[in-house]
Amino acid sequence: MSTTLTVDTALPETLDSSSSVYELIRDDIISGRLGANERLKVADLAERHGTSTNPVREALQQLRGEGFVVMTPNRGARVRAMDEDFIRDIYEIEVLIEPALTRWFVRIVTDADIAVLEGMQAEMERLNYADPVRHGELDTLFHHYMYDRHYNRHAVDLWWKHREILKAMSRRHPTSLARRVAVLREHRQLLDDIKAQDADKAAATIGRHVEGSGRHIIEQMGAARRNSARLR
Amino acid sequence: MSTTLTVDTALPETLDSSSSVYELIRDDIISGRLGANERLKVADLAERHGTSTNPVREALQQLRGEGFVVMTPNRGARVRAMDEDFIRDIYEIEVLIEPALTRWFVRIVTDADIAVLEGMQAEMERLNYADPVRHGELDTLFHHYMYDRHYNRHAVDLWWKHREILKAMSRRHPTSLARRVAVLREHRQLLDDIKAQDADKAAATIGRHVEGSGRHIIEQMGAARRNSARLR
DNA sequence: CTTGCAAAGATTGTACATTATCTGCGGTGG
DNA sequence: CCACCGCAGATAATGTACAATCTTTGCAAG
Repeated sequence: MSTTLTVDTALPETLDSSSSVYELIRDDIISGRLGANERLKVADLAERHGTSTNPVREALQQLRGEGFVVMTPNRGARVRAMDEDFIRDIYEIEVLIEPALTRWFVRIVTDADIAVLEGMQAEMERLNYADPVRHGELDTLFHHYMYDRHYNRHAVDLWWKHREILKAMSRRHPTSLARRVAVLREHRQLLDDIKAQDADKAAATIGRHVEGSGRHIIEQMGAARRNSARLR
Repeated sequence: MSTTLTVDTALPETLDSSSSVYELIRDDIISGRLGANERLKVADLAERHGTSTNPVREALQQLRGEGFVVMTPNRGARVRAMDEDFIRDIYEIEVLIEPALTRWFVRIVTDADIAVLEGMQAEMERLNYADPVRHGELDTLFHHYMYDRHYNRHAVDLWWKHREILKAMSRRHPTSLARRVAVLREHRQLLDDIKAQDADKAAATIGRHVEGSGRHIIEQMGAARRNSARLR
């Protein structure tokens, strides 16, 4: 048998069945159902989610703290615009953080870890680009597995928060086949670097990988924007 | 005349005269008046700040979003512990971000900018280590001036948020004379690198600078902790 | 000493009052 | 006649009071 390891590593589920108001609004924002700079009225949201105003107000405050919502005194809340600039900002930070996290992973990796990652990689390759959604899940899972045990929880949390935004973005702007091919190639390269215990090379590889993904999403966003402008 | 430029660049003031409940609680947390893991009861805080419970609840939610407060359902809010590990996490991220911000600054710097930075440096040197508080202010101002115009607002906001925490920490654990000497030397080195238009060298210098400051604060925190443990 | 239950205490949700901002209309001056 | 100012009504955010629900705590019984 080849490396046909079944991956059961669960990602931390952000929205359970009985989602809170906070999670619902947050999802509406990052999924784009609530457009950029859209006004968020507490009364509307309260009615929309079948609750009173207080839970909504608290949810908005939390979202403000996380940067998803912008509030001005006595003038209410608006959705933080998730435009190309914002995504570029996020990716530029990830290009700095992910190599550092990867560098550490190379130092503590075990044979068992490599087997797990190989398993994910094998499943992605077995998909043969047929299921983009599963492809994206496995991509996230691959990175998550490497970073999850890192001692710098603040950095990992930051990575995860960024990743959730980017996941939502790539759901709206699907990943091209060419990009998915590149992802596989880069993960394979990364695995080789890890097995060779070459932390510097692995860091450089993941840097290019993140940079490539970022560039791709931004290109997709730009294309979509120009297209919608043409139709207007 | 020598470089006796008066620095009037204002830092964004975080707490104005009529501070909101949010700012008051936030200050109590990062200044240490509210200890690590301390329970935050809405009724207490409301009475303490002469308001009703709702503003307090919303402030706590915002602080939760920013990571200063940890909340568990039906069990209320607690202060996020700002221990040595947390500070180390922050510094490790800054070691990644600040060099990137600096690299960009080197590319866009003008003669006027250099004059301003020289002015700050001159004032720090003129202080001759007499006024630690002003020294810290100028240190922050120096970095702030370099990063303020950067296009990546997300990165700059992150830097600033981290900086505010670190400022509060170094207020509790004063900066040693040796460290202040090192800061001056490193800033001077950085100015030289900038003037030489050597972005790589400037990035490396600021990396060492941030790393050194981080190490110093953590050492101070450890010393204080061991000292208080001895007295107990 | 452990277990269970009841009362106290705290969080979460609802209803309402207050205060500020936005909107549309009419009047006034150029 | 048109532009601008100001004022009232509407609309929405902010603050207060209170009810409902969950957790904790202390005491008594087994």
